[in-house]
Amino acid sequence: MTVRRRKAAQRTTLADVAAMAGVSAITVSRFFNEPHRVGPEPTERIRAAVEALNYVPNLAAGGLASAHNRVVAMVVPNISGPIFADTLQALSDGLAVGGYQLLLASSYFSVEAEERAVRAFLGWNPAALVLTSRFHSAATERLIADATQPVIETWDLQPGRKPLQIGFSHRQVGRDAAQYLLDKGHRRIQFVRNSAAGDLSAQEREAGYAEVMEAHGLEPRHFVPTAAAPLEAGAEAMKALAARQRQRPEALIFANDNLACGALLAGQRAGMQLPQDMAVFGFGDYAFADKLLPSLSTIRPPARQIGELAAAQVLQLGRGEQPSALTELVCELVARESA
Amino acid sequence: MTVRRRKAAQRTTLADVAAMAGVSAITVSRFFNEPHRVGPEPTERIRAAVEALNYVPNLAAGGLASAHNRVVAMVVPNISGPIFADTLQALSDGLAVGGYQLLLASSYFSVEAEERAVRAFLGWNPAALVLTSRFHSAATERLIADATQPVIETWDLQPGRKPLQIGFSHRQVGRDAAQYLLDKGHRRIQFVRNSAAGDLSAQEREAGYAEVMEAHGLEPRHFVPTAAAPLEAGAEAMKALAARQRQRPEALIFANDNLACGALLAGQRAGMQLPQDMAVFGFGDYAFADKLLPSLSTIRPPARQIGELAAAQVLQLGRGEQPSALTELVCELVARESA
DNA sequence: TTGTAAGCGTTATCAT
DNA sequence: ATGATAACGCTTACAA
Repeated sequence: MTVRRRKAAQRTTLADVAAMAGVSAITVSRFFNEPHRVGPEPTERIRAAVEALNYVPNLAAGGLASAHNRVVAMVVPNISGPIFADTLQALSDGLAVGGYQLLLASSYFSVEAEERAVRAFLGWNPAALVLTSRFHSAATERLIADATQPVIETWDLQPGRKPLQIGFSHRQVGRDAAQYLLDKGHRRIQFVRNSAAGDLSAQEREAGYAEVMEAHGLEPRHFVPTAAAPLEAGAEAMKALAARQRQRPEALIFANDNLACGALLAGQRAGMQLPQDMAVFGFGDYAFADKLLPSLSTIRPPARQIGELAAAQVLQLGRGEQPSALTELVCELVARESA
Repeated sequence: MTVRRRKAAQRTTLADVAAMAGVSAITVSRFFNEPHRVGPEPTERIRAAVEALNYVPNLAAGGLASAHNRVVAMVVPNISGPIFADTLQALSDGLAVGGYQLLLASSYFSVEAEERAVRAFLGWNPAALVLTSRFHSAATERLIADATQPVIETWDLQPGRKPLQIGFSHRQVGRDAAQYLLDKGHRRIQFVRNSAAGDLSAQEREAGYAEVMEAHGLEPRHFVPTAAAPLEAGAEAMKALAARQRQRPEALIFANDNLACGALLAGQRAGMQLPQDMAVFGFGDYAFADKLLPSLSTIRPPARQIGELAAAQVLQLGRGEQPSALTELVCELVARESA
């Protein structure tokens, strides 16, 4: 009888270890997954064989057999931005504790890119799928609804849907920023948008700002930078708005701290007196925010906390527990020198 | 005959699609992997079935069967730092083109953490394993040597070893920085270390600096900050060294731009005249470097390029081509106002 | 162009 | 405590 083999047996497998240790494959499997169910002598022989063969278990095979993969997939708008990086780092670290790996993709604020990533990720049958924001394509919604894997939406809240929610209200952030500046006596307050068009959470913050402005009988206005790089975009907004003859704003709320920092640095370089010439308010509390001159007033989102809680929920799910459906976190307004 | 099933059939499989389309499973498999080998009518029926069932192929199963997983695993010191984030972003984007996903872990400059990550990653049988730097534990070296997967080392160079290399010489970076400051007429030049102790590449840069200093008959000196956060650490170094009565340095080379930016901002806030009171030189060319006052002189590593080239090499390997073993890239010295 | 059978490396199930 | 066997969902090898 000819045994058909697909390829030269190269990778060392459970069977190789078992043969060397003089036990069956399943015993080696138990050695890894339920060590207490293996007696002391076989344990020692298996340990030696694993060591000698430098055996690495094939996790894809294990996951296929057990329908339980120790991977978590996350889609973020971008990897290199400071905000999501903190969430990612915290998530990755939290997952590492439970032996989970992180599969990552970036959407660049595009729901189509997100959809492609979600589709590919579901193919890996991850222990959980973590998304950023609650804005998805219709097809993504369908994938999520049909998915057998738990889905965690972060950085936003939308109660009553299937995914677990860990986030906060962006609209409230916008309201808080506007109210803070109004309380400081400003009236001509303008919102500077992110040049990344698909940032729908930033639009929510703008909506919150607009809501408060209108409640005070003031007209909400926004500026849209053309520069793609956030520091440049912030500088562009600062220069354009400070130079305005009519309707010159007294205070600016930026879609995020990168923009606000760009504005601050551009203002400083142009010799502006800040915040007298222009009050500047951000969102994110990036690392530089409290170091700049003037230091940046901003709202700090619970970026790390989101990652930590998401990791904790994945571990809970792994233990068969059911995490709470809605985790509402709060942002902190940090009043500094710039506004 | 009783068919034993392990779990309630939940996930829709290739077989479900095949049944609905009235073809065999292998034909559906070909529909995805070799569409040209499937006739037009079956193709249409399969397309409809996939759509109706919202079918998502199980990539773990496919990878197990074909021994070819479309995942690339990368270990970086940290995800949230600006440098590696650029490499990661570029790698992730480049891989997405070829339909590859990115598995990620961070080592925090610890070779033990790196080893754990490498071990777990090899279990996923990735198309390639991408590492940062050439410093590994002995066990990691052994895992790499035995691995059937291609390994790509980035951000450094060490010819003659098994892994493909995409990087540059950190020692040369240190030499260039020192030579630049010497050419500017400085003599008391000091190196400020990263507070992350395991950053061996930074130590290489320091060695290059020391080499040039000694060649000029000058004594290399270093400062070790205690603060963990890089901006704070840089500020700490600036304050401590500027206040020194004896041996006060004229110029500082920082292990990276975060430290240098922290120093610049602290100096500015303290009312120092920069670069007259202290010349500052960095490494990394982070986004803020050219925006600060004074703008930061630094050396720009090819961070994005490394990610792009790594992705390109993975795609090459996927096509059965053999990428060049050594890709030496160059850093660019960016002379600005701070030194 | 399409199908059958076997195999990828592991774990669940049942038996001893 | 240990093992035999089937199953996980897919693709390779070969056949028609």
